[in-house]
Amino acid sequence: MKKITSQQQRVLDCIQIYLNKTGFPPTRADICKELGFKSPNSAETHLRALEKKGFISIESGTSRGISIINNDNKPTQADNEYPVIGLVAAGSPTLAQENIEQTINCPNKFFDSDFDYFLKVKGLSMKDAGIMEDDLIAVKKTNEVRNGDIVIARLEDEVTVKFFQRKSPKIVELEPANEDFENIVVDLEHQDFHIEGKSVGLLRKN
Amino acid sequence: MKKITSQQQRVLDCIQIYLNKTGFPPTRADICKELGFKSPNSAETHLRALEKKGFISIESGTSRGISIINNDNKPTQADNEYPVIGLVAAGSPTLAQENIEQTINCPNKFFDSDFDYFLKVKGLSMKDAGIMEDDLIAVKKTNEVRNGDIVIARLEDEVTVKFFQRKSPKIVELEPANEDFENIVVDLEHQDFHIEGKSVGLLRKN
DNA sequence: TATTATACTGTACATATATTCAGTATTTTT
DNA sequence: AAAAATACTGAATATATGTACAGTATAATA
Repeated sequence: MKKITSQQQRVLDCIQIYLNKTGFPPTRADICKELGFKSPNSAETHLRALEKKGFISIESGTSRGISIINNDNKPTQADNEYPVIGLVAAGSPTLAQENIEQTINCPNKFFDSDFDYFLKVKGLSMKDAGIMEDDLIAVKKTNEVRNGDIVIARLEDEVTVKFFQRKSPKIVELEPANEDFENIVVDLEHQDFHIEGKSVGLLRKN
Repeated sequence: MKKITSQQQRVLDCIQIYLNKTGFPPTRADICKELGFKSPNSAETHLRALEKKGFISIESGTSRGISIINNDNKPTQADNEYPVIGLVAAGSPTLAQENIEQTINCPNKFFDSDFDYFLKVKGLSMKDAGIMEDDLIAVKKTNEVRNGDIVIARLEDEVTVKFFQRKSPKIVELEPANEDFENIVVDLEHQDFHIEGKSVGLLRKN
């Protein structure tokens, strides 16, 4: 499979979008309309290029005779139902409380890393990191976190989402992304602290 | 849904088989060839009956404009490959350029509304709305937008993501969510302006 | 440097295709 | 018993569509 150019990719995506929407492939004219070309031959040459490179097949003399060649040796692309867990007070931590609000059907390999559940964010302590109220954070349960990771941490009875920063063998800092909030300094020797997991992605529904 | 006759079922199956085999729907002539009819009108009348009963939809005047209507309340949870489209310069608009990076397998009903593609965000003009660089916005292609919607708009040659605000019949304002950026006032009479679509969700991969 | 690939506009045309009209016949519904 | 739906054949036609041809221009490659 040779490499695709950006314009050819636009055409390929246009075909996919058209298929998703209508259930049948576009004509040359349809592609032109979608992508702003003024000659059907613009679409034609791109289609020929895509065919030559093996991305699509074209049935000669056939209207809308385009089909996208899926080289998916997909390992069944498994979906799963992932629970959504509510988080109370990501800002000034008060009482921790977990409850499953719903489940979301999502491909297992949706994010770059696998994950275990969605966490629904309350508060705006991470707003400068683009994490807003009611956003869903994809959480991978793990202890292995690095400085700068966005972690889901439990301190005493409070669960919170913050940047992780290890300051010394005994001191960890949880840093918000909002100037209205203060860093939380954790003394590992004298406080009950636990890393629940880390964020591997985020989902927002408008 | 009215009941289907055996011949109509044969036609419906023929369409599905043809789709599976070729990737696009059959013509009237194709159906005749498959089922042994000798007049394209045989297929035509069956198609009209199937449409009337709600099994298929037919796009008038469109070649191969047949799509099978899936009334699956079934747990089939169809996935699709959605393209990811790159957006250059969401902030201070300079040169518009689109290029595709990948496709993402995602359930069709992942967000509250259906959508057409993912847009990869460049720049930070919407950061206070929690939209960060390289975030993927789920875009539904539509012209029907309301004040306050996050829209993907093209102004002259520049594509940008902003809040939509109609000020008057002839004036639209595109509002960023970042105090470092200015509102963009659009004169619909003298500027080439087009709503590509609106955001229905967001996806971030850490 | 020459050649090929990419990326278009624009025109033209043969044919692929939807669709209508005119019939015939049987079955189902009202 | 009448009307409507089903199930076809056959012919005709407007148009939807693929596709070739003639250009122009730039970037990539040999």
